[in-house]
Formats: sequence, C-alpha cells, structure tokens
Amino acid sequence: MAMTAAERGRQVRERLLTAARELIVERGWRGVTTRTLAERARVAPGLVHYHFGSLQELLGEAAISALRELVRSIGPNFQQASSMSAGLDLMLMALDRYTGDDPMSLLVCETYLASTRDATLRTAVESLLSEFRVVLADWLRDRGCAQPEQTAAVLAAAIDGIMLHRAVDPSLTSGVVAPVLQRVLTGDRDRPRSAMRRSSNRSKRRERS
Amino acid sequence: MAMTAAERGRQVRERLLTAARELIVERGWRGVTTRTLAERARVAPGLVHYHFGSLQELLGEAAISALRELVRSIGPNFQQASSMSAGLDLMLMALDRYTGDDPMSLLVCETYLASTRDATLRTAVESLLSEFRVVLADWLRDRGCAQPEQTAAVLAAAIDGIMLHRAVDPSLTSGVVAPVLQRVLTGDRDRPRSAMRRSSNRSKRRERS
DNA sequence: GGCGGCGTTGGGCGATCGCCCAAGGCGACT
DNA sequence: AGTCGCCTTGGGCGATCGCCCAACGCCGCC
Repeated sequence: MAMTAAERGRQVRERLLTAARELIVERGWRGVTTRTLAERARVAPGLVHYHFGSLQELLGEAAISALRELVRSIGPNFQQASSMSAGLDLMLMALDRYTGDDPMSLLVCETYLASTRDATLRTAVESLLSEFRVVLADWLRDRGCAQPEQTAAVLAAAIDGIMLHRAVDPSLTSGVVAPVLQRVLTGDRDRPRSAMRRSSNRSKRRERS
Repeated sequence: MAMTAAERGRQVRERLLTAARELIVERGWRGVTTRTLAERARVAPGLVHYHFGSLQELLGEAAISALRELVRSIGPNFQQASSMSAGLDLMLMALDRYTGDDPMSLLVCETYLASTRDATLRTAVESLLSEFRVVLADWLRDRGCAQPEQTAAVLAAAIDGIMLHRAVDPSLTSGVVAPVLQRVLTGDRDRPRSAMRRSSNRSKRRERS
C-alpha cells in the first residue's frame, strides 16, 4: 500500500466531510462537535482544525458539496425523459431512496436553516437553488409548460417540503405524491391572469359526499 | 399591582416559551442555551429549571404550542371561503406575513427536524400534521377535489417547502406561488396517458359513510 | 544517510454548557 | 403577628465545548 502523505491527507479530509454530513442529520447542525466528528471519521481530534479553518467551515463545505452533487445528479435524470409526466415520475423516484433517515433528505433542510445564520453559506445555497430552478424551468418550457419559472420554483419548494414531511410521515412516498404533482404540470393553459375554470370539473366529480 | 405569586409564575413561564420560540429560529434548536433563554425572557437563569424539567422539554413545549396555534389559526381562515381557489388565496396570504425572519416560518422546519431526534416531539408533530391534513382534505372533498387526502398531504408539504425556500429567496411570495398551486386543485380532468393510477389509498382513510 | 516538511498526535486552555441548590423575598393563611 | 409555601436568586458543579500547539512519524530529496 504505497500512498503519499498528501494522498492520505486528502482521504482524511474526505472522511471528515462524509462524517459531517452524517452527523448534521443525526444531531442537527449545531449538535456536531469536533470530537464526535473526529471519532466518526476515525481520526485524531486535532486533525479537524488542521484541514479546516473552523468547524463551521467544515460543515458548510460538507453541506454545499453534498447539495451540489444532489442537484447535478437529479438534473440529467429527468432531462432525458420526453414527456413532462414521465420526467416528474423519474425525478420523484430518484428521491424515493431518501427515506428520511438517510444522510441526504434532511441534510438539505438543515442546510437551508443554517444558511439563514451564515452569509457565506446562504449565497452558496442561493446559487445552487437558482441553478436547479433554471434547469427545471428550461426543461418545463421546452415541453410547453405554462409559467415555467414559477412552476419550477414551486415544484422545487414542493419537493423539499415533501422530503421534510417524509421525516415525520414516511408513508408520503412518490406513489402518493406523483398523481397530485402531475396536475401542477398539466393543469392550466397559457394565461396567468385568466379566470379559473371551475365549471368543467364540477360535473366530473365522482366522489360521494 | 395586585398579582399573586402563582400569576407572576405563570407569566414567567409564558415569557420563557416566547423567548424559546424566538431563539430556536435565531440560533437553531441546539443553539438555544439556558442562559440566553433566561436573558431574553429577562428572568434569572435558575428559573428555567424551576418551571421546566429540562431544556429540551421547554423547547418542545414552546414549539408544539406554537405549531398548534398556527394550525388552528389557518384552518378557519380558508374554511369560510366558498371556492377552492379563493380558499387557497386566503391561506397563502395568511402565510405571507411570515417573511422568513419571523419566529414562525422557520420554527416549523426546525421543529420537524428536531422531531426526528425526539420521540415525544415526533408524535406531537405527527398528530398536528395529521390534524391539519384532515381539515384540509375535508374542505377539499366538499368542494369536489379529486383525491382529497393525497392532495391535502402534498399541499401541506408544498406550503412548508415554500416557507423553507422563502428563507433563502424572499421573492417567493404568495403572488408567485398561487397561480401554480391553483393547478393542483383544479387540474386532473384529462391526464396524459400515463397509467400512473395508484389511487389505491394506502394512507389513513377517514371513514365517512 | 541526514534533513526538511507535511500530516498527525493527544493533551491543554479558557469559556460555556445543562443542571442543581442553599438561601432569601413575599403574599396568603391561621 | 407569625408561619407556611411558592417563586426567585445567583453562584457552583462536573462535563464538554472550539481551538490551539509542542512534539512526533514518516516519506521524498539532496
């Protein structure tokens, strides 16, 4: 096992970042300490402040890199789908493996909240959210969705909200959510300010009351 | 100033709960300490553990009571609206005063995350979420919405997600969101040929026969 | 083969944490 | 008037926090 010191150092750094992502979810952003972090990464406590300037810096880099990877892994997943509904299904199913106790779904929410208390983190999150919205809006627009920017913003928020609710109610799976979210994409036609069409769906109700 | 000691004690308790709700948002759930709590409530530090068994107990009670008040203040707000679109508008406008730096919009998300690490808190949050969903679903069903339970679940999650995103992007106001969310309520008349018909309702179905 | 430097070790620093408690203030009773 | 009991005070306890640092192991280079 020939390995330079720099290589091992880079591995330690990466292990610290991975441990941070796990512990943020388990203990909460401010519940992560240097010592539990070092223990989880199986390194000496002093290494935390050798590789990173401060604990907050470590947590921020861990969260941002994870979010960036998530955003860029979701994008191509639905972009290759031809229809809007198929793309939404693909995107939702890609999120289904985040069942609430994994390191990702709650990490996103923790990062949002932490970004309200850290200006550097906030700009990074803002930029990533904007990037995801643009990709989503472009894809929606190409498929004839009305108001693609607003729809993308609401869809992104809805997805994060679903991941958050899933922490409390794990039965909120993609199968339950998908039929409802489909209506966001296929519902209205072109005009934003046009009157609601409430007459047509009243005749269609088959629910008993 | 005639006031019994018990009355003053009750006031101190209430001030501590109010201070807790503020500080959870400002510093994060685990960033709230007994001393900052006492300072914000303008009471001696020792009073925290006189009125409450532990710090976590105080935070839990503060969050749950705030959430309960929120759920029960939103409900009647839209229930008196006749049409679905008007009701959604009313509900969204009621949430518009929570602009991201207030004690409420972020407190909800902090409580969700904290509930993943506290079983008592989780059952309380679960029950409040269920209560909100039932009220929303009943109202939707009475107005002819298809799949009222799933729609209510997604709508509730979307609202929380929007409040979360608003912390990063304050421009996500009700005016932007409302036209898109309207489609969730009014759509579904002609769905694309996707056979994603998973309406076998696995979630808790309210018996109303 | 000695040397320089990066990565690493583990304990120490002052500050702060949650929680506790003896002592005091004070209105409500006999 | 004296006693009782609840509310309040403020400091103290051991533990743990983020961060720091002198000393050390080890690999590549002259």
